[in-house]
Amino acid sequence: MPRTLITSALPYINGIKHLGNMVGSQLPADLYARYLRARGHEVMFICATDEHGTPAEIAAKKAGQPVAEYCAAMWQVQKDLADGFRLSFDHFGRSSSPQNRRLTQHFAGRLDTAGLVEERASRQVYSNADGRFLPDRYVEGTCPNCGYERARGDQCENCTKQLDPTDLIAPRSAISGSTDLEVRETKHLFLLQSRLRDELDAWIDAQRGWPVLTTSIAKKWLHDGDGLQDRGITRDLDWGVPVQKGDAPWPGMEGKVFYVWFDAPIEYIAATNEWADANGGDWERWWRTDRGADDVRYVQFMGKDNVPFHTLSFPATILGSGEPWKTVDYLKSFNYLNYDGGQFSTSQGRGVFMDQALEVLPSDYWRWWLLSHVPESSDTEFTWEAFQTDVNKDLADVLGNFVSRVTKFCRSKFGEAVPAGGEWGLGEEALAKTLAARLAAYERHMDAIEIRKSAAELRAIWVAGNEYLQEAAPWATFKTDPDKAAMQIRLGLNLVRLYAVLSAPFVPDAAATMLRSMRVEGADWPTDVAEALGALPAGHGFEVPEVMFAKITDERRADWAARFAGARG
RNA sequence: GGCGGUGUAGCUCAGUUGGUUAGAGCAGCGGAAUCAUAAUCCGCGUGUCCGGGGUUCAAGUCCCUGCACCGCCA
Repeated sequence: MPRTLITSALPYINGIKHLGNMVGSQLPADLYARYLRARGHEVMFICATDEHGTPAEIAAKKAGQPVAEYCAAMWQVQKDLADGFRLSFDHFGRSSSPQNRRLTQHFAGRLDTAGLVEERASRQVYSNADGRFLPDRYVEGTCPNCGYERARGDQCENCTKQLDPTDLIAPRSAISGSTDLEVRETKHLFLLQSRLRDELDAWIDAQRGWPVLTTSIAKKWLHDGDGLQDRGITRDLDWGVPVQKGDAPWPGMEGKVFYVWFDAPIEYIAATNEWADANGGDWERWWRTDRGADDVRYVQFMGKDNVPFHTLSFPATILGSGEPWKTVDYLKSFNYLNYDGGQFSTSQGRGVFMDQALEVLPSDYWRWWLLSHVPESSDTEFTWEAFQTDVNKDLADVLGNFVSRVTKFCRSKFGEAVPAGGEWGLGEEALAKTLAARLAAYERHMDAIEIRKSAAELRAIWVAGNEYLQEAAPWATFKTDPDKAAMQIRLGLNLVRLYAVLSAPFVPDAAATMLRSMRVEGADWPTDVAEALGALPAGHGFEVPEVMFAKITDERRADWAARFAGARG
């Protein structure tokens, strides 16, 4: 059985993610995971919350909670939303887990042993009032270049000049506003990525068929300017993985933690470990090529902003360890989803957030629209008008109405059981042939993770059913040849079953409704279309389902457009 | 400022290694049908492929350049 490991980029813990975050990682990853499971693959689908770092500490402070408590609560919120969107993770972990702590410390120890870690002294701003070192971007002050009063310590966003926190005039803490700051000397560990450049370069070159977006970003970072830079992997914070060399203490690094970007990707591995601990499975057969993972295909999903970390930093950690860890085989990256002419923005509360989306509509509406418009090759625009017309057309009119017209016609003419009589003619053979060709194309696109094309093909499969019905016209046939009408509608009911199976990766709830109404459990992916269209035999009972997709009215659309136009309320 | 991306029908987007009359869905117009959530099906697109140069027998597709928009700059 083919085995596929799938990871989605980790959502950060400090709040509820918006649709733009989800569409570039978790949602397409889920689509692929569901599809492969349906095709009989053994799948391990992993996601987790990314919990460490200063933004989490600040969010917790704002919420008036200890950071560990805040993260635990937010993890539950994100877990519930993931469930709401039917994201079928095998495990949704936490980067603050003991498993991740152990593995992060392990990797750091291995990297040190390999001579890839170096201690360097640096001068950083310390806030007495906050009792902590301040990351560069959390120091604010007046820009020495343009006089802008709210310049950040890493850069002035007014004149875009790159800054050092010590350049700022009248610096203050962005956390507390305190001006009681001083510069202190502190020591940090650096990962000597520059020494791994050739190895990483060769590794990237060895990858076949990766999207241009992915490799071009990686190559740029490897070769531009001074090339790949060494990277600080520790911070002076309380919240994080304590710096240790494996199980042993790290002299001189007491009280420091690893940088969030060092431990976050390791959580992919650790989350699988969490899964094993919770379910009694073996996680190493997914991750260690010396322990059974050599036949695993590993696919990652992420937004384009995450690509450098997954093509360079994380591989540097893994390759540098000198141990036989599984590296990514295919990296699917996405562009951005824009919202009504601008960006989705977490900080400004602009756009639709996961909780709000589920408040107004069932998850299938969102899954279908977002996946069929996923920003694969360029940024994509979300507008309420497009969302309304697309969803009404595709889900309500094409798919939902198909189920409705078939089941209701049958109920009124033959009763609520698959009718007997009649035999296939040319029209039915032609339909089977068309569907077989479309199914092959659908599978080809899904295998290649070409999501928009897959969605278009699935839609064409739905349309083929309506075309057939229009041509066969059982309502007319019924008057002259009831047996033939019975055969036609028997085929229609079987199409409903087939559509449920094929549509499940995109719209799992609707698929479940369709199967339930056809009184079918656990239908297999079709290998032969003609055969699949005879799966429901004459006499098999069914029910007419409730309207599967209510249409979005102009009033509701206008209401939502207004509600989500400004800041999150 | 540097780097990267994008610019194709009213809208959202496809257009493999350059190759016949540039495509899809939606919207729009016309028609058929009436089983169905007034839902379906059929037919209809001469669009300076952002502008300007260039390479080539041949460019939306490669090169140079200009413009516009977007993003990133650890």
